[in-house]
Formats: sequence, C-alpha cells, structure tokens
Amino acid sequence: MKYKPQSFEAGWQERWEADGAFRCRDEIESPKYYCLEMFPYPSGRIHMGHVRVYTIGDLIARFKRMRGFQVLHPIGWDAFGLPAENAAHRHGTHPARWTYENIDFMRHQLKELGISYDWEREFATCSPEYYRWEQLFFLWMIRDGLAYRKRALLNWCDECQTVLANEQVNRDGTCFIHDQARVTQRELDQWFLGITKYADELLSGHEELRGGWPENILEMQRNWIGRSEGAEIDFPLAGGEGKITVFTTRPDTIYGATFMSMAPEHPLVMEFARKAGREAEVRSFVDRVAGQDRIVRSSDELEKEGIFTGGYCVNPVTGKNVPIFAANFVLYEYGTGAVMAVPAHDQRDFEFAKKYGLPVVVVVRPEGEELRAETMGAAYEGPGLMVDSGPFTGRGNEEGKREVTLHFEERGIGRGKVQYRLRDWGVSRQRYWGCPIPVIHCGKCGIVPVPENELPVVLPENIAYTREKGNPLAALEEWIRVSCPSCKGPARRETDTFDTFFESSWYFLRYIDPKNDREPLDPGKMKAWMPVDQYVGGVEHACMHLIYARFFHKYLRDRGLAPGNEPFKRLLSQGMVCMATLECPKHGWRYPEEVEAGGNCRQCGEKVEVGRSMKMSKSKRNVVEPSALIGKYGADTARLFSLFAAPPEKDLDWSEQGVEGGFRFLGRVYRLVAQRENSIRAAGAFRGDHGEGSRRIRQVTHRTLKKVTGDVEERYHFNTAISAIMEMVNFLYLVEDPAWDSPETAPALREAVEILLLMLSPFAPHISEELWEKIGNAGLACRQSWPQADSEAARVEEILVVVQINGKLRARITADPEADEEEIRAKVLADPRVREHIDGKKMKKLVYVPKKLVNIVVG
RNA sequence: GCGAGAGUGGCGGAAUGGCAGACGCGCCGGACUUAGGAUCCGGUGGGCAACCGUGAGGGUUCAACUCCCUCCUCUCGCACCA
Repeated sequence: MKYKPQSFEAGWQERWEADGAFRCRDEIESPKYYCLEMFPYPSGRIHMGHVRVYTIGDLIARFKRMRGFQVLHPIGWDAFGLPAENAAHRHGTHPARWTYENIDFMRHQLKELGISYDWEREFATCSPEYYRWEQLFFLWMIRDGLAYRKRALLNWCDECQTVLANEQVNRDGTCFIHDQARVTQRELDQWFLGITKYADELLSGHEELRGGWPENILEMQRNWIGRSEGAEIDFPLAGGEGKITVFTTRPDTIYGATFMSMAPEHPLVMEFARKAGREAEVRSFVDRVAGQDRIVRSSDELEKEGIFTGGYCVNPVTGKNVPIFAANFVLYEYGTGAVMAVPAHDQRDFEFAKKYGLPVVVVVRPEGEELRAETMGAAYEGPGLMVDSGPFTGRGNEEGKREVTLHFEERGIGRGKVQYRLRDWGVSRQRYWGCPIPVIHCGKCGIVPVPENELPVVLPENIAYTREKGNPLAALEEWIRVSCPSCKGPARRETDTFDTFFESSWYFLRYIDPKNDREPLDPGKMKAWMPVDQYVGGVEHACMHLIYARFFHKYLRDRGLAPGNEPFKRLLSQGMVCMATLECPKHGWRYPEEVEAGGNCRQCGEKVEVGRSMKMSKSKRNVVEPSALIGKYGADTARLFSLFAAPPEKDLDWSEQGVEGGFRFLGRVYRLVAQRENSIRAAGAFRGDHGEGSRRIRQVTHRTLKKVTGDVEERYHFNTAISAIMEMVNFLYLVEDPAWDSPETAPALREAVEILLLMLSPFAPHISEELWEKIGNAGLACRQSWPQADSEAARVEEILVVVQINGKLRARITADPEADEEEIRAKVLADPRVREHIDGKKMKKLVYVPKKLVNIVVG
C-alpha cells in the first residue's frame, strides 16, 4: 500500500511510447494546438530550470490533449555553440561527439520526467539535414538584399588568434583564457541581416501579440527596438571639404550646439588628431576607452571623459566653429557615431561642458521663466520656448523641432529621420562548431554564393583538436580550397559559421515538417499548424531570441513559406529557480550534501551560513540534480512541486521540505485510492443522487473540477489548481469507511476518484495512470477526455453573506442562493450581532453586494 | 542613469475593489504503535482584551493587498540611445 513511484513510473513511460500516445499526426483531425517550450542547449545534463519549463509545457500539452485538441508537442536540440568547443579544447573531445553524447543523456533525463513529447519529430540543429535549409534561406537573403557585408568591430585576442564573444572578455578588458592578454578591437568583414528593415513591423506587431504575451516582455522589446524620431543634420568641416552628419532628437536645440562628441572608435577621430598633431594623446585616450569592457563603458559610474581631437566643424545655423571631441559615452554603433552637443539641454553634454570649460548657450526656456547659462546647475531638458534661435525665436520647441527639420530639408543639409536603437543582426562567427556560411571567396569574382544544388555545405567533422589557436576550419586547406562556381578558377570557402540564434529562429517551423528532404518547409503544413499556440520559455530570451525569431518568421512569410505575421500567439515566460546558498567560512560555497543535518560543514565542522535564495547555479553550488531528485521521490513529485511552489511567471524557491510535502500529498492520493481499490471497482457508475451524502460528495467534486479547469485553462494558476485538488483529497479522507461500500454513496465516490485522477493526470501523470488502472479502467488516463463539470451538482444550497458595519466585519448570515436584496436586508437587520452595533445609531447607508456582502454605514 | 518587476504569518504562497493569510512547509497537540523521522485526526498572524495587522506615508471609496500620488528596499534586463 506504500507509494513507490520508482516501481511504476518507467513502466508507464514505456506504455505511452508503445501506444504512441503523444504522437501527432500531420493531418489535422480535431482543432490543433501547438505547444512549444524553448529547446535546450545540450550542455550535459538537465537542470531545475529545464524541469520547470518542460513541466509547465507538458501540463499545458496534456491538458489540451484531454480537452480534445490535436496537440503538437515537439522537442529538439539547439546543438551548435561555444561550450562544445570549449569542452573540446579542455578534454580533447570532439564537439560533435560531446554534443551527441550530451543529447543522449539529456533525452534520457527528459523521458525520465515523463514529458509527453512526440519524439518522432526530434532533431538536432547540428545535423546537415537541418542546417542545409538555413543555408538556403541565407542564399535567398543575399539575393533579396537582406544579408549584406559590413566591416564591424570585434573583440580580438592575440593569444587565441580569434574573436571573442563579449562574455569571453573579462571586466578589465583581458581575455577569459589568457588573463594577461589585452583584448583589442579589430575590424573584420561580417555578414549582417537587415533586421532593421522590419523594425517598424516588429514594433507594430505587438498589437497582435497584446493579450497573449506578457506586457513586460513587450515593453522590453519596445525599448530594445527603441524607435526615436529626430533629424540628421550635416555639420560642414571647418576650413575644408567634407561634413559630419549627426542624428539628434532635439533639432530645436541646434542653436545651442557648442561642440561635437564622437565615438572614440570613429575613424575620423584619429584623422583629425593626425592633422592637428595630437596623435599621441588622442591615441592613448582612444585605446584606453576602446579597451574598456562594454558593461563598464555603459555603466552609470563611468565618469564622462573626452579629449579634443584637434578638429572643428561649423554649426550650420550659427556659423560658429565648434570643436570636435572624442567622448567615452558616445556609441559608435548607434546613429552616426557622432552627436551634436547641446550642454544647456542635455545633461550628459552639460557635465561634459562643465568639465572641459566649454560654452553653455541657452536656446529653450520654460514658459514664464528665465534661464541663465551662468546659474544653471543642470541641463534643462523640458519643453519651452525657443530663444536666441534666429528666425525660430519665440516658437514652442515641439513645433520648432518640425520647423527646424523642414528648414534643413529645404536647404539640403538635414532631413527628418526615424532612428532605431535596434541594430542589424551580425550573424558571422569565427568558430568551428556552427553552420557553415555557404559562400565562396574568389579573387576574381569576389563573393560568390554556393549554388543551391550544391547545398548543404557540410561542416567537416574529421578534424583533430590539436590546433589550439584560431578557428580549426581555417586550417582545413582541403575543405577550403574550391573552384569558383562562377569562373571555375581557384577560390576559397568562407570559414565563418552562423550565430546559433540563426538555428533557433526557425526550428519551431521545422518541427511541423521535420523530415522533409525536398524543401525546407511544406507551406500547406505550415498553414495548418502555425502559429505556435503556446510558447514557454525564460525571460532571458525576451529580446534577442524572440525578436530574431519574429523577424525570421516575417521574412519567411514574405517568401511565402510561413503563414501569418507572428509565430507565437501566446508566450509564457517562466521565472527562475532559486535556492538558498550555503557558505562555509573556510570552504566557501557548499552543496547541500556537503552540509550535515545540524548545519555544519562536513569537511571542517564549521557552522555554515545560510544565505538568501538566489538563482540556482553551479558556481554558487545551490543546485539540486534532477536525476537525484527523481531517484528519491519520482518524477511526479518533481513535477508537482515545480508547479505548486509558485505561479509559473514568478521565481520559484526550491525547498527540500516543500518537495517532501508534494511527495506526501501524492502518497496520500495513492493510499486513498489503493486502500479502497476493491470498493471503487465494485461501485456502479453514478446515475443520480441517492441522498444527502451523495449530494455532498458530488458538490465537492464538481466545485473542485470547476475551479481546477478554470485555473489551468484561463488563469494559468497551476499552484492554486493543485491546492484545490489537495482540498478535495482532504475531504475524501474524511469520508467514513462504510460510505465507500454503501450503494447510496459509492457511485458518487467512484465518480469523485475518477475525476480526481483525471484532474491530476496532467500534473502527475504516472500515479494517475497507475491508479486509473487499479480501479479497473482499461484505457490510458492521459487519453481520456477532461471531465465535464456538472454545475447543477456543484450548486450550493446556502450562501454566506458577510455583514460589515462601517467597513468592519461584524456578522455572517446564511441565506438561500435565490434570496433577493429585500430578504437579505431583512435577515441582516434582524441579526442580534448587527442590532448590537446599530441600535441607537442613525443608519446612513446600506451597501449590498449581491450574494456576498452587506455594509451598513451608521453615524 | 534608463527600462521591467516584486515587497502579505517563522517559510513558499492565496485573495474579478468586498471575510486578509486558501493550500503546502514548519511548529504544537492527540490517535495508532515495542518504536516513530511512517500514517491518521486536530490546532497554529499578533494581542489577555478592545483591537492591531499586507514595505512607509498620504489620497480616492461605504469598503483598498488590490486603484492614484510620494517615498523606501530588493530582484532582473540594458547597447549612457543623443
């Protein structure tokens, strides 16, 4: 009679597989439902974050299946990426082998959790059968002018002889492997995708997503795309040819532009310095700033710094010469990399001007107030009237923005411009373990796309990991040397590979048609199955992945492959899994198993300090191994606790004791049913009430069913759904023994248990199957229809009305559910506790909230 | 600095503007038992009480955890967005 999940969970997993319970046919036979969780990077083993996201997705998938939908619930592997190469360097394992071994292990772990995937659709993005198609997409993008080449600055480590990701650069600007090596900026030709062409649509698409996506994610994307309206203005160079174009959102302040700031990386900076003989000092400033970590450079703490380049340009409206500075806060990647500085009306410029003694000229003043440059303690960034602005003086500054821009357009020295913060997507990576970029470099013809019929360009896997430095592909001469598809002369393959976000930008489409070897995607199937009805994943992908995937989908839509404008109808972004940290004064972070029950370090016996709950991470050792957890409590407990401990979008605090509670609850369910097994089997189907006991049981059953259905379907409040099920179980435990065998109540109890097991099935599927079978049912529980709540049975015979006097709770009365206001009012006023509070006082008001509350205001 | 969130018992958390603390953990008590760290049953915000209690202070309302304003603290994201 003991609940031993280890004795039956694996058996049910085999049964599901054998029955093809989660296989999804291509042909749609009932309303489709596409439930997708963000696919994992095969890092080695799954962690609690995975358990959480896949459990949430599985709950939804299983629920929708029982609701009669044809559910597509696939899984695969985001299998290209840096860690595989790092592992190769560290342990000498080939990235391919490392990756496929990890996949095998993690697949096993996911199966152990009992997630209801259609495994027939599984793929790894590192297989040529997958990536060949994105090579094709890329060729289309080149043809459509969406993919183009541009020089871009990258982190370069001389020791590694390769480009580093931002995360591989230490804070102090050194390499993560060679902490003596200074990371420098190097300009390389890179492939870019013109995502900014879709910037406006990515923004306006939010209208379609509103309601289905969390508002905070949309907000984050909005800020990421960062549309701003302003103007480009040309500043001629003083005493020479050429001009510098700036972007500004404040063309109305042009008369106050007293200097110009440029990004230190801007090529013109050194040019000015050379001409002015200031090369040495400017070079040292530029090197220092460029070497700074990006985070450091963008930090608020960073003091605004700059250096005079030696160059001047001319303010086009005042005609005055303005000095050009290189400044650490100007970003090369945004706008034109140069900013007109208006110290009176921009705080950064103000601080900069004060520091370097540059003139401050007021050109906008708040209405009805004076503003004097000499007495200003900070920039005035608010609205007002334009002053000292030539013909625009006296104009409101909002109006001025438009008129100044118009004026420039007429003179041909400026133009209105919408600028995005979003930048085009650089997809080139100088790495081995990625999808080869299918182009060939020919000395004569330049860049030549690999002909479509020669795809895929297969990533050669027969490489030895002896080479320590650089991209191993670059050393594979036999692979690199090809003849030019165009002139047949000698040429060389591109050795860069794609950013791995490329793979994750369309995998959700490929799941619909994973085996197609004639074309990337069958448009008919796409039309039938897209969009993804529910996408589940972490908030860390709010901007990059989710914007790239939306962009890709829009591009494929334009190519006629993907239907609709948006790929993900609903998004659930789940919170992090956190756990308290344990810190030994001698040994630092401790794993839970490194600490004795009494709270002392196993190694030294010192008292271990229990720290606040933080995101689970190996480095802090505050982790729980899913497999260990499943081994001890079973998959159902792991799942149940993940869903019960917090609502999905909030962070979840892991607690071993909480897990125990979940296990105990499932044990209670198990014993409740297993102990009554024979009685339940013997009971007939429910055919109508037989008295008060039966009615009461059915009332609880159907009220619970109603609540659980609503919580899962409408509110996505899985934790409260579970607590409702717990209440129902508590109730069933209080049912007296004879009732289980009495013909009056047994059928209602049988119905209660069946509904209980079906409700539990998406949360804790294994125990539900086990008990479902135990009470004599043949088919799989997960294939049953979600039960229908009988609202007649759920009806209560009495309602509780709360009585407040002056807003304070003073009494409770019960009434007939059909009672009208008159009856309830009379009943309330007759209540002795109410009389006590109102007698002798003047009744000013009586508020009646139907069937719920009466509030009497007395004076 | 900007942006997004969150502050409710000892803990995780409940509560369409309508009984604050459902459910679970922990703790306390009881039953069963040779035994209990199993199981079952019950109790459990503070205060002797009137009452007081949802980060602090204001406001709106018959009624505020919930709406509005000011502030504090914490978490997350960020590319100083000109």
